Amino acid sequence: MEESSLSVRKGAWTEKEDFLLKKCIEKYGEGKWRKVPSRAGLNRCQKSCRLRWTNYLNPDIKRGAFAADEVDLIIRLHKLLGNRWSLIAGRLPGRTANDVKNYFNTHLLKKKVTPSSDPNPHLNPSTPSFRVVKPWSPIISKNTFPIILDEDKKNNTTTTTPASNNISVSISNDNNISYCFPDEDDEVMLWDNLMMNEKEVYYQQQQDSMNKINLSVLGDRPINEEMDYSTTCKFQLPELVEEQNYGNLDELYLDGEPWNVFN
DNA sequence: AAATTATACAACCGCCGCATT
DNA sequence: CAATGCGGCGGTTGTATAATT
Repeated sequence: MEESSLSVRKGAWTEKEDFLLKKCIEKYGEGKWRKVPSRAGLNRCQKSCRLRWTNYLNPDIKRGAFAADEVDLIIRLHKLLGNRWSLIAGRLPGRTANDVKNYFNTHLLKKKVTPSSDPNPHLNPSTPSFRVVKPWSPIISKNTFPIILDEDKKNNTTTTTPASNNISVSISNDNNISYCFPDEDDEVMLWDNLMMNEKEVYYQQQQDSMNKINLSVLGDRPINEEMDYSTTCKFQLPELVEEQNYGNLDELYLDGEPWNVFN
């Protein structure tokens, strides 16, 4: 009835409400949120109950201030992933997406923050360069992950090659290779590994081409122990915005999505 | 000490994708 | 197919508390 929906409580939760919700979930388990308000005897909507549990009452949630390494990880992951809070929180045990988002917005957003370690130990300073951070690169040249390719299948257009890291690789007619991950966790793992092991990922301007840039991976091998970590691979950008001078690149769009660019 | 402003974060809102009917 | 419901997500707001004037 309309009347009951109008009288549903909003705002801060009381201790008694918390107690009722906790008891209900202890008894019936998580899920079936539609039934929770009546089961728990709460005059709250199901969404409010779910949020209260997932963001606050769940005993798995870690309380207290963020540790320095957690903050560092947030900064790094945010550089790679943008505002994908749930993905970032997924790499921080016990922290919720809401916590991470709140922390970032209140502590890190307006301040100029950088990860603690020094990036760029090997970059040739004479080469015009910029950093592009994006969690996804749809097309990679065939030199990118040579070790995981099956030579026999190179001519196929939809070859899927197993890799120790669960990446699916497919080769198109023009010998470009695209890869994808079965789920986002693996995608994050890759960028996480790149980030942790390489400190930073650098995309350097390739002088002889307007729409290709080189990616130099520095440091340890990111994902596949057998691959040559010093491989330089070409990213073919299907769509590059009007900026001609890579050295002053302010914006870069790929598949309609902006990349974060750090000059 | 009171008033004002800033900060932190819990909670809400609207949107989206997916599953089910 | 479309309609509906649910859960998840990110943006934003509301409010209690802390800091400042």
